[in-house]
Amino acid sequence: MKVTREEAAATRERILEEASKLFREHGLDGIGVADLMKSAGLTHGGFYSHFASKEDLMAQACARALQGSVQKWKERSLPQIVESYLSQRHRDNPGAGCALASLAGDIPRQGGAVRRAVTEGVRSLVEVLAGLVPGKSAAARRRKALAIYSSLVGAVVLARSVDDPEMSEEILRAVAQLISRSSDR
Amino acid sequence: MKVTREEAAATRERILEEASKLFREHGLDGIGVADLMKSAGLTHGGFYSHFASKEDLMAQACARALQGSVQKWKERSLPQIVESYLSQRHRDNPGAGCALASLAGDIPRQGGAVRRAVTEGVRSLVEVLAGLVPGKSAAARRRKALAIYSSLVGAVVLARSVDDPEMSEEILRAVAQLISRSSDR
DNA sequence: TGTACATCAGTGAACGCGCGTTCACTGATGTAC
DNA sequence: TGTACATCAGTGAACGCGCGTTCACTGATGTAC
Repeated sequence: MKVTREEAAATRERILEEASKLFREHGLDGIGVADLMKSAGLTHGGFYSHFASKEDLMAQACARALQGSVQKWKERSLPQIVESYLSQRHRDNPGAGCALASLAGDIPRQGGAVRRAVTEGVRSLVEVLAGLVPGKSAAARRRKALAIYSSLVGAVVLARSVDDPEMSEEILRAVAQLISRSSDR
Repeated sequence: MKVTREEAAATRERILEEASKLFREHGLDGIGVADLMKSAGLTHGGFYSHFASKEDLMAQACARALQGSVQKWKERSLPQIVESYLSQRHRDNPGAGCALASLAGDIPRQGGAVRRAVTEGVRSLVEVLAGLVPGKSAAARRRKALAIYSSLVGAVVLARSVDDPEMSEEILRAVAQLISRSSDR
């Protein structure tokens, strides 16, 4: 049964949105095309009317997730970004969080399309951060932005890997302190 | 055909050693039991004479990989650790490197045994680091160690995710600078 | 505006493939006498 | 020390399962007249 063009476009959006959430929750290889489509209220066969392959969807979903982060960051100050990034809420909800922190392990092993999308996303995120960080020169601000973003990603990755809730919190707090110290000078 | 006890023990070691390398290279789900056994010069059927399941091997291989890092770090100074961790050599050879940096994405989604092994490994690594970092109190040194380790992991994760070699290097250098600045005071 | 036909989003069965695990078997090792 | 038997590391076929992808089909939508 055919649907209107608007419905088809909305379906595509729904798949992309679900994928961007579910990939972050379960990993790029942790969720299949059939489950993805089911989450969007469809059967798996129709997937290829919207995307060329699972890898195509991966790349687009990564781009989408990172664009979401960029948008959020553009409306916030550095301390607000750091606080929410290092929050327990972010740690415990990878599906709504930073794609780098949740897909960290998968991305380096992925093909060109995914890598390219991620690289562009990181570039944008770092640019936004560099605009918020104090520093004498543009180069110094960019360096700081890169270092801060690395620390943020590492902190959440570690906090999610560790079994002990106390140590997990300790990691988030330690990095928050390192960043607040290093950014005000 | 049965083999001597020493040979069997050596085989087990060989599987574990190969697994610890190959898991880091391909991810926990990126390499199968059959390929793992083939790398150790065996057929897949014999796997279960040595390990209860693939998950059992995962946990033991993670523990093994992290113990290797602990040993290395014990013989080095903080600047040496930071330099080698943030080197292109480390970035380009995940199989011989830090398990956290390469398995970051997989670990949070793994079962209890793997999580427990990783938590113990991180605990040991942080303890070693805390002994090398300058700081007034033990608590301050531990905080610094946690923050530094997070930055290191994040930097390598990002540097491996990004497609652009220039940006990848930039990330490693920016974090090296952040750490050297923050640790000497 | 009304009719006939082409289009194509979505369905659900089927495909080939690789995976973790099981199993009957082999034959040298280790043990009991 | 020599012999008979149990053990068990390692082999390779087979299993059930889930995956990404393909395909014939459906039927409402969009288009040409």
